[in-house]
Amino acid sequence: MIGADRPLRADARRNRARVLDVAAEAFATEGTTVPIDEIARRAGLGVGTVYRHFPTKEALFEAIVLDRIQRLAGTAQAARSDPDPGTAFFTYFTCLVEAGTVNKALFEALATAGGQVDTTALRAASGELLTALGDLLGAAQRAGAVRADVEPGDLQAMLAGALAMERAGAGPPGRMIAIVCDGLRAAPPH
Amino acid sequence: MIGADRPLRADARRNRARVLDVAAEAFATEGTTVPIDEIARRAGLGVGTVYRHFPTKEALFEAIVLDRIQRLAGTAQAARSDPDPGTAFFTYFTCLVEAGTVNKALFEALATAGGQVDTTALRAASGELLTALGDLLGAAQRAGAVRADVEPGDLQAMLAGALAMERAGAGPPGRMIAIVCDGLRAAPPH
Amino acid sequence: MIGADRPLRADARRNRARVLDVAAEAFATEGTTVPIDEIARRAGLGVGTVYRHFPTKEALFEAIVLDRIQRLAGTAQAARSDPDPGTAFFTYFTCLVEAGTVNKALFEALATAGGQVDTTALRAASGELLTALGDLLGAAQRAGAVRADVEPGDLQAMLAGALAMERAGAGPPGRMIAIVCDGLRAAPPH
Amino acid sequence: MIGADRPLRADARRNRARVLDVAAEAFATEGTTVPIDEIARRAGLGVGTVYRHFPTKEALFEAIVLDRIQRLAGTAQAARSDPDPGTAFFTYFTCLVEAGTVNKALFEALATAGGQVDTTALRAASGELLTALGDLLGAAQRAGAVRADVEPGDLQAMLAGALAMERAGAGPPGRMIAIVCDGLRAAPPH
DNA sequence: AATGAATGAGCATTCATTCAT
DNA sequence: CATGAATGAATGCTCATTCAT
Repeated sequence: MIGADRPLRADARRNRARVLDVAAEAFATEGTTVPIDEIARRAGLGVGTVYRHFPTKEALFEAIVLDRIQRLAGTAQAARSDPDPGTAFFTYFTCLVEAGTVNKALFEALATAGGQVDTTALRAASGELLTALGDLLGAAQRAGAVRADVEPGDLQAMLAGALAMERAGAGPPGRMIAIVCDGLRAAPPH
Repeated sequence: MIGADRPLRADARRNRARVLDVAAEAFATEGTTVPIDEIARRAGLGVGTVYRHFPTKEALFEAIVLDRIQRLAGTAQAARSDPDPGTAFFTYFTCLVEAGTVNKALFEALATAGGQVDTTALRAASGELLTALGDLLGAAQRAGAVRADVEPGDLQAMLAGALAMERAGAGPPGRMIAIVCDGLRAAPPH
Repeated sequence: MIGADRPLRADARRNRARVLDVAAEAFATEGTTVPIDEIARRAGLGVGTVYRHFPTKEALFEAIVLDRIQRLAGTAQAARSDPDPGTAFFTYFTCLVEAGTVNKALFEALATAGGQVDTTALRAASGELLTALGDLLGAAQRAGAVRADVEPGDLQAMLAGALAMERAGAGPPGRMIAIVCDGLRAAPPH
Repeated sequence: MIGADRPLRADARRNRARVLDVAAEAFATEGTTVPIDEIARRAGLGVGTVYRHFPTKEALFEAIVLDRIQRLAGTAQAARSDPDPGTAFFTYFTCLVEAGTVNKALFEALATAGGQVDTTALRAASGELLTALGDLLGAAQRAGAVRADVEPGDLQAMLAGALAMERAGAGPPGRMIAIVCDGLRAAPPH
């Protein structure tokens, strides 16, 4: 057996990256209906090349979203280091929303519990991300910075909502998120 | 031009209604990807009949959403009659969100600022609806029931966000909306 | 429920027949690799029309072969009426081979036990045909006109062989079949 | 022109042999639809290497079949040495059929008079083979072991038929061939 | 000489829309 | 008016073949 994932040749890596870029842009802007032929054309490549790198349109989409999600999961570390649990949670929450705002593909993946494309890898990655956010939530709640009646299972919905608001909103980025955050801070009804 | 909207023959009216019903159900459940042929089949009609009433798939979608939105705009009257401006606003807001939650087509139209389908008529109708909501907002703000830094132009985004939350959320209907409402009640930061 | 298979409109029936004709010819001559687009083109129709009548390339092929096989099964009746069991069997056998000779699609279906396309309907039809032939074989054997060591299960192979011979052979039709028939008449080795 | 067939480098010869082996196996088992990429993969080589040795898929197929046919032509010598002309002919005939039975590629080439692939070299080789068989036929006929109305030109068809029978037949190898042979022995009709 | 990345024509199939019956 | 047959552009994907590394 030869090394299963031998590093790609220089030009191949370039092309692969090109496809990812173009596709991310296309999916982000126009949704997943953009034809693969079109993506290939914009990347200046033949269709076959796209399919060499991603065996399926679905696989291409997954690769893009996976990449974004994994980068986001990484930034959870930074947030965790904040001494104030409330700040840590709200910072990370805001960060996730803003990331989703600029990327329609990511948006779809985050917002819809298993949107069009729903693979094991994708579920795993967003699960990881939500777990990290859930941990921050717990700490913030114990510190009294977030109302107690919010559950970790609500987080995806909160994300989806904040994302949708930002996306639909007109003002400066963060304005709508702030309102959601205030809602999370509010004392629960008694 | 012959009388533009001469009253339809009885059977034609019945068919038109049948198409609207079936299509609303189909779009609400499965999104706009359902083929027209399928809608015709479910309605027990030929495709041609569908096209006689709606010249385009887009037009059919628009007609459906327009109808729902107009009905919703009507319910604003009821809300306005509530003596407490705060209750009036939150009741209507919640009502709109819940309507969108059960209807994928409406959701698309409300949530996405000019989603897939964006026509003059549609914009007019949702404008009307948002104006009504905006009026309630103003009254509620003057009564101190809603924070002052929210603008009428934010309402569509708030709706979209609350819709997305409810849709993605697991708990009993209204749970997520409540958090958004609490956010709207919160005192603005100083 | 409206009559499930209401008779087709005149032009539709014409088109359907046209497709069957063209496709039979094409499959017979060039094998099943002929593109559907090409079949449509030769029939002077759009691809969509072909697909309206036959939901799949496979289905089109099946329809053709099924038709031929069913016609052949019908001719078994004629053969059965021959007073001499030997003549009856050899006549029918020859008839089957000759039918297959002129039709590559039929050839494939008869010759290969479940060739490229192998559906229930197809298996049923050729099973029927082989049963009829098997009955004639039994009678012929009891009358001493066919050697005893041939079994009904051999018939498909015999057909396939005779078909291949005729197809590859140069002389007048029937020459090669005669040799196979003589082999079937021959006394088994002792 | 540089020496047309300069001896290949040792590793090149090894690779060429590997491709031939793998392709023969693949074509024999799965027919000619196996992709070249797949053959390269199974041989542990790059596609380019396959194409270096065989400029075309067709050429690869031809090379394989040519090889088998030439080997078979060689075995004619052995058959010729049999003192009884009848035995010699039937032995060789049977031998050819059995060879074709186990090899789908060879089968295609032998059974179909100029099947998918039909080149000069191929025609030459199978011509040689048929000539050898034809000689044995003549001797057998002169010795009265084979009916007189069979012509050398029928041999390919006889081969094709016997092959098809064996391939479609269920029983032990040789059973169907025997019937064809009996047919060849039978006295011609008068 | 070997490799495998790139190419792009080709194919089965779907679906919005038009039009003859 | 209603029907559903016909149309054909569009789409995801495959695979023989070429060519840069």
